[in-house]
Amino acid sequence: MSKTFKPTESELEILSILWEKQTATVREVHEIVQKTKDVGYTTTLKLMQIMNEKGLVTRNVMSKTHIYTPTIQREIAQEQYLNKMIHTLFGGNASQLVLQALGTHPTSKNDLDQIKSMINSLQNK
Amino acid sequence: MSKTFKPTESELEILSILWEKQTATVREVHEIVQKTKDVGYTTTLKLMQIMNEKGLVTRNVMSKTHIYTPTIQREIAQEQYLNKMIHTLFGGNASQLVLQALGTHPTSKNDLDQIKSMINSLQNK
DNA sequence: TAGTTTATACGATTATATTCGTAAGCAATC
DNA sequence: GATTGCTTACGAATATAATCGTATAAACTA
Repeated sequence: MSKTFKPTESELEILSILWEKQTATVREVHEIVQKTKDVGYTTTLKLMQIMNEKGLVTRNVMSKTHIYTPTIQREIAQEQYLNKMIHTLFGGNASQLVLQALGTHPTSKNDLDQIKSMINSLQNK
Repeated sequence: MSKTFKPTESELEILSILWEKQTATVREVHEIVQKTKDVGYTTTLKLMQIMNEKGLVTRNVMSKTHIYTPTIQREIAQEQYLNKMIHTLFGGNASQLVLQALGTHPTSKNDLDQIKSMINSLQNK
């Protein structure tokens, strides 16, 4: 029974950086955060310490500079937010979301083919 | 220049109810909210009053019982959250989100056809 | 019309999240 | 070995969100 994973806005932002980089120091995370938000280094540090307490990340404390790793799979978060979004924003209609996503986000020919073949296999069962 | 629309969790929940019903009283909203959250009536009332101050909703005050209407188009919210989600959760890859949505949410044959034809028209340009 | 129900208004409390200042340690450098 | 820079720890202040209690008025009801 995993209790529902519910990071705050700032925490999610940090998680997304960690998912991207796999692993990172506070400094590395902060450097990226700073590009979009104007906050001090210790703010990012504190957030990551709290995330550690909450179990959202783990950290390797061997060296003076700690190295953080996300504990939650990105896929879990994806599914959870996707469900929620389909429910509250698209009235439960997933295809509406799909159409909107395809319509507003340029997608490569290959990716489109892949989606098409997924649809085909869904239809053949 | 519409300043970015950023409702809180609870506000978004209420908005989703209003989008569904088009228009509703506090009582009606509260009845639905109550199914998933255990909060008092005045809490819902207060939230909706705040939403009114923020301009997230308008209300008709003609009768004693006020009637609320959302001011933001659901579509605007959809796009905004979709963008954000693709960015932070799917690393900018929209097709990944599409695959996931199709994979975990049952979609009617008709809807699938519609998506396929959208893909085709995207590929033919 | 007196009492009951159902509304809104709104202040106050509580909970949660964010932000930062300051202290303290360690390591490189001068 | 003093100074400088970078690190973590952590308390405290601030901001924001959520919740509720109480007052007040309108409308319904016996």
